[in-house]
Amino acid sequence: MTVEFSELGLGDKVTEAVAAAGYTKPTDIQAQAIPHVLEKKDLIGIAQTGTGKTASFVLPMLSLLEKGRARARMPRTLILEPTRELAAQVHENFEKYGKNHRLTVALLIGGVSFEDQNKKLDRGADVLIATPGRMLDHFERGRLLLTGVDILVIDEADRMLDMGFIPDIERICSLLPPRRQTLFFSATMPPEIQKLTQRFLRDPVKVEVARQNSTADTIEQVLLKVGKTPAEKRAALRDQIRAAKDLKNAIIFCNRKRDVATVARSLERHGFDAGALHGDMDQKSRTETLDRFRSGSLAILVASDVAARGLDIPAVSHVFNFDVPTHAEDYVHRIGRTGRAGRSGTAITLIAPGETKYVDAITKLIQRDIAWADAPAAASPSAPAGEEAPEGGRKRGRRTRNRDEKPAAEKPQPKKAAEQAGRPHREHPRRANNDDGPASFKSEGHIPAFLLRPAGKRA
DNA sequence: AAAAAAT
Repeated sequence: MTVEFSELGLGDKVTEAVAAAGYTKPTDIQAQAIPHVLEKKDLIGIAQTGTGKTASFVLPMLSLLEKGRARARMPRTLILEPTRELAAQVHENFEKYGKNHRLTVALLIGGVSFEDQNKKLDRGADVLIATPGRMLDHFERGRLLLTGVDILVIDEADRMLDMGFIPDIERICSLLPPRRQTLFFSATMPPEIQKLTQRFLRDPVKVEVARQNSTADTIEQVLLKVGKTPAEKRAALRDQIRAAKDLKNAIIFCNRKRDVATVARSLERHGFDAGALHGDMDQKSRTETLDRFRSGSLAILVASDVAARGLDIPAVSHVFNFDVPTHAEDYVHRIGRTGRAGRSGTAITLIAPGETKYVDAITKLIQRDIAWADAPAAASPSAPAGEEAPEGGRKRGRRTRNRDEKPAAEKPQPKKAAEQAGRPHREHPRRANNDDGPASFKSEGHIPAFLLRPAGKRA
């Protein structure tokens, strides 16, 4: 099938913007979905991000908006996204492909001030891109008139369901004109989702592209047995990062927000250029960290599953699962952040004792085995590194240190440790610049310079 | 079991 964008029936302005962005051939989902959307059909799209799903609704929506008539202060289209970052990403797509249009696009997400959003709404926005909570908030404040919306997009529906957004979605649907076009996207189609499509859509066309549960062949996947304690896992993680081949940048996924923060701080203290991303952080830091990672100025992103789905970060060379995802599908989403656009990628998953049942579920889902790796020499599972010495070291005794394990990193803290003695027990006693910091990683092995924290940022 | 999202 050699379809070109120019053959899909999109308007000239859109086609030109697509060409300017450097694309000539639509992806599978785009080629299949765009003609139906242009015919104003309701659509069920079964696809994940990374398949070009976003453009498959953004491009034809732009064309339809172009043909329709602007209505004073009445949005004509509404796109609902489960996370703020995804909403922001769709917003960027609208700006990119809509650069030849004169459309006002309002991004309505939480965590940021109402002021700018209100201004946009007052000027009259043609397109709303929103997370459900903030959108309803605006509505309840009487700032939104939804009776002019004739295209609704529900994106990542399965995730919306997971997140308990369905009541909000139902509420929003009840505020929209019943005669409208609805585009419904989901990566999976469990029965609950199917029921929703019957409620929200009229005579929909179904378009499906290859499920990516068959994880991309371009991703090398590896499992690694690690110790049970967080300290042991962090030590193993550092070893893996140091030993990784061709590591350009990495996302490290943790199951809990708490651990995201801990792992990021721990890596930073060991001299790595790492930043955290999870939903309890203020939106400014979230945006800032993600931007830095996207632009390449931050090498390592430690994240919760907020970053697992849909986020488009073009060139991630490595994904580390600090925790095994307990939902097998999340594994697919997480490692799908690497090996994109035909690039190669590596996904390394740490498996603690008792977690092999999750591995079984994953291999069953992706229908392939994942190789077990040998720990690199430095990763002796029973020897926690210096950072954790005050806690782990005492309990298990120094003798657990074996082989050529570097004593430097485990050396009792000469003075600071004594100062810590009176403090309440904390996992991370604050340490400024002792030999647990930048000095110690030299003895533990080489870290490429770009993975290190820029000099100005060191403590 | 946890994460995400309105405050």
